[in-house]
Amino acid sequence: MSAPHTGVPALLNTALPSPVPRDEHDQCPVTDVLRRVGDKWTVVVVVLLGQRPHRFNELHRGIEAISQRMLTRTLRGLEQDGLVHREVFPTNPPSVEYRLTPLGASLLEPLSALAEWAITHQPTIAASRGVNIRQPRDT
Amino acid sequence: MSAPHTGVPALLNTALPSPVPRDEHDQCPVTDVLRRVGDKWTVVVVVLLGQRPHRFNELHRGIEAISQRMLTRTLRGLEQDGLVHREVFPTNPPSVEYRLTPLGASLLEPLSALAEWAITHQPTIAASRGVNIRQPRDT
DNA sequence: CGGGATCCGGTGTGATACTG
DNA sequence: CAGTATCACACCGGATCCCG
Repeated sequence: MSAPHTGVPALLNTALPSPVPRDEHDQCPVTDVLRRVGDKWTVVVVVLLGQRPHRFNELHRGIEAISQRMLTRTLRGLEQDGLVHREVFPTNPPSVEYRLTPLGASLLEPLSALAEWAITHQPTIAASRGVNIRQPRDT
Repeated sequence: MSAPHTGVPALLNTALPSPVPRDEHDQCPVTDVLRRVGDKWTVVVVVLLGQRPHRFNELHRGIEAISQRMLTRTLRGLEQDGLVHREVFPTNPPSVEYRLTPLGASLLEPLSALAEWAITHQPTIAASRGVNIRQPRDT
């Protein structure tokens, strides 16, 4: 059923408070999740933790490009939302293990749907960006 | 159900350059899409356009909370990526119609998967936030 | 080892005013 | 109607230093 705007999931319409929330802040859960997932490192961390539990520096080494600060912040955010579980082991050198909660693991499914879309259409998008350059905005 | 993530992460693992890109900028298509979709208004606009084509002020009225600037920027971004088609009608008062391209419409499907997840688990997340508010120091 | 604190720049977002 | 221009500001993300 690949119709333009026929197969549009009614769910999304349901999610949208028809006359979109006028309030300053939006409480739309969809937007909320999207903005969390839309940050720079959350998805990477979630996927890595989806493979298996990791320790802090293990994640840090696995994602060389991330700073300790951002790794910490990302993990804190995920922990706060109940997507990641943090367990501290009182070993000699302190060690902390992070793992996905069932909730966190369940996020991988819808995430993979979007990932598949992204991977599939990325070339098209990239090409479109090259063509549709409107006004070479100077600065 | 005991969270059987059947064959889910496989795709995401494929998407992830195993030892995550060390380069300053990431060209991971997944992250790229996520960051676009993660902005504040893109999803709302896409969903509205998924219902039917809209004109500029029609969208503006439909999303009272958005500023003209942000609406324009959002539409430009979507247009640039080939997700939205912009058509200008040389009527007496100028009118412009925006509609999803087939590519844009196809995004609604994976998006709805994530939306469903968000809506389903939003209460859990909210509750988790209320509990895990802050753990400055776990005793 | 696993962070926290601080500074700092880029950008996303918003309010307002102006224009074809 | 459909934008553009400008200013301002919060917040994200990075670098660095420091601590238990």
